[in-house]
Amino acid sequence: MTAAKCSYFLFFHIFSIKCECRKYKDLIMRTGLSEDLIARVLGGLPKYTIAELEKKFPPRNLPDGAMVTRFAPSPTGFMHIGNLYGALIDYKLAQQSNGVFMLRIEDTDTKREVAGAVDVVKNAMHRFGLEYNNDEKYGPYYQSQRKEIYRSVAAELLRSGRAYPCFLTAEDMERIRGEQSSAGFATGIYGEFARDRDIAAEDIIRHLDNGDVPSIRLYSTGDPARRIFCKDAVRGSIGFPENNEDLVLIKSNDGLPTYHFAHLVDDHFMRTTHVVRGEEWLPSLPLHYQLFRMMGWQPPVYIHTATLDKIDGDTGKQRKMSKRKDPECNVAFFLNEGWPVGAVIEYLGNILASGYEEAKLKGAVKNFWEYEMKPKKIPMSGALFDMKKLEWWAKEYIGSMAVSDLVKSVTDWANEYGDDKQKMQVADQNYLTAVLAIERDNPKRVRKDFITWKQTLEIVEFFWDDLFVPNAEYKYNADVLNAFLDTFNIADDKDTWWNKIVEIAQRFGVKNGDVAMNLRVALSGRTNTPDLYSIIQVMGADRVIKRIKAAK
RNA sequence: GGUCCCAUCGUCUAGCGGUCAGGACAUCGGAUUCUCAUUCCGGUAACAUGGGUUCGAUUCCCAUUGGGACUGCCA
Repeated sequence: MTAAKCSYFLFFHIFSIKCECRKYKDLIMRTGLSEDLIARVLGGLPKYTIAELEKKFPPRNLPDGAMVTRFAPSPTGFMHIGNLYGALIDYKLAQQSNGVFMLRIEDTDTKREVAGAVDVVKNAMHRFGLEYNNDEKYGPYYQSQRKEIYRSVAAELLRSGRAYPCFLTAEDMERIRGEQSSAGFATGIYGEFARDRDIAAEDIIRHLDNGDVPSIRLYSTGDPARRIFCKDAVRGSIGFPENNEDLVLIKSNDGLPTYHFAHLVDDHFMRTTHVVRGEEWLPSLPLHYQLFRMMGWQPPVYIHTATLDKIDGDTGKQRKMSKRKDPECNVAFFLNEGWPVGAVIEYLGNILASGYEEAKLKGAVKNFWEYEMKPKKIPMSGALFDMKKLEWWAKEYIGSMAVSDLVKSVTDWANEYGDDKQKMQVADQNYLTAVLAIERDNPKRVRKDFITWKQTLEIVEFFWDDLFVPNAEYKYNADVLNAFLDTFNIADDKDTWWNKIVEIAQRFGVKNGDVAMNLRVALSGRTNTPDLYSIIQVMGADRVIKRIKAAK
């Protein structure tokens, strides 16, 4: 406003420019509150001075280049795949730089609290191998337990006139918003709309005596006519108009900080070096810079990640993955369906570090944990979450597993998430091992039809008599089946066995493949299966004979 | 409405003034002593548009278009 006025008077009153500017300068800070008033406004005495906090949470003693990152979810009871994506970046950055990765619970929204929500987060992180290291020296890590810290910083702002108590009610603000939008102004509490911006001590006391509880607002000295340049590690410098909104720092309803204030205080005193967050935070970057500058603190390096999208089935358009519409955006979905967590990590790693795929294909690294990602290479445009490519990573991942590990993974999944049928399949570990070992002896030619633990058990169901579904459609050649039974010997080696097939084919004037197909369908009920000889060996003579007899 | 971000094959991307625009997934063919799957070989397929800057733009700048985010005492 001031700058606009300045230019308005430019031609005529050089003098008034000076006046305006002085007036502006006078507005830079309001009069600070007395200690008594601060205690009343904040509902208690501040416990620490800034200097004490600096001492309590000193800069970390870490090697050069070590990154301190944090995953800071709000406990909604739902972990989005996008959260996992961000947490993976946090974890990886800390891990590869010998830094520290923290988990901080942003539970400042008391209205949205969900029981057991933190366990959902912790469990997911543990499952996906994102172990955090919450050094208690820098705690507590629940924002709801950091009230004293926020209050102490808020007190300092109140003392120096950089913040003020605001007694605007919800109705007041609704009215203001209405007036602003009908008048075509930007909505929000700023400038002349910030009624209590320059509230006098006696008015504060009057409100307090009346039982009114204030929120604490920033006394913004930003001028939208000026620009502030902020840095994002991948996007570079971004210019914004300065913020002039008197944002809420401490909420009146519960005395807890808003995200903005908590971010300032926590990431400073936890000594976070790199803040990784979704790009929805980009618009508040100038505010955060303003906050850090006001305190004289060094802002962290910011990395704003793009969203994980999908194509909407109805509209055909690309959009962010939605909690409501897309079950596959819930991390729990991958666990329930038995996706190999390692494969999900590989896939996400492939998205967030495009060089990884090539490095892995070249054999330079074994898995994502070994790959050194570059923060600057994190993609800034939204990526479509591609289930097909995830499947490919999963097939590759399972294909490279030792049979014993595969059996264990499938068994663990079935016992935790499976139904009775699936639990039965994993009961006999020897049989399961034999089934899953088929066509896995040659590392270069491993079958790659296993994608998830669940689907793995499904495609081998026919090995269990209780789950075997005979094929009623197929027209068997009874002569062929009889001939097979006549010469069948489970002890035959593969060549001997095959020679018998060829002999039968010649005898009945059919193709080798026809004989094989008759056996395949009789044994499995399916027309597509792995190697027949292996199936017969795993099933055993009794079961083979029984099924063939039943088929013809 | 205002502010900001983004834009290379269908998808994820490499590229950082001069390349036949490379790779991966998907897809389509062919080969691989029984189907399927593997494996191998090969093919189709992209710089959103218009202006500049330059000897020369996918690359730099500006518009346009398209997509997205924010504009809460939610994060």
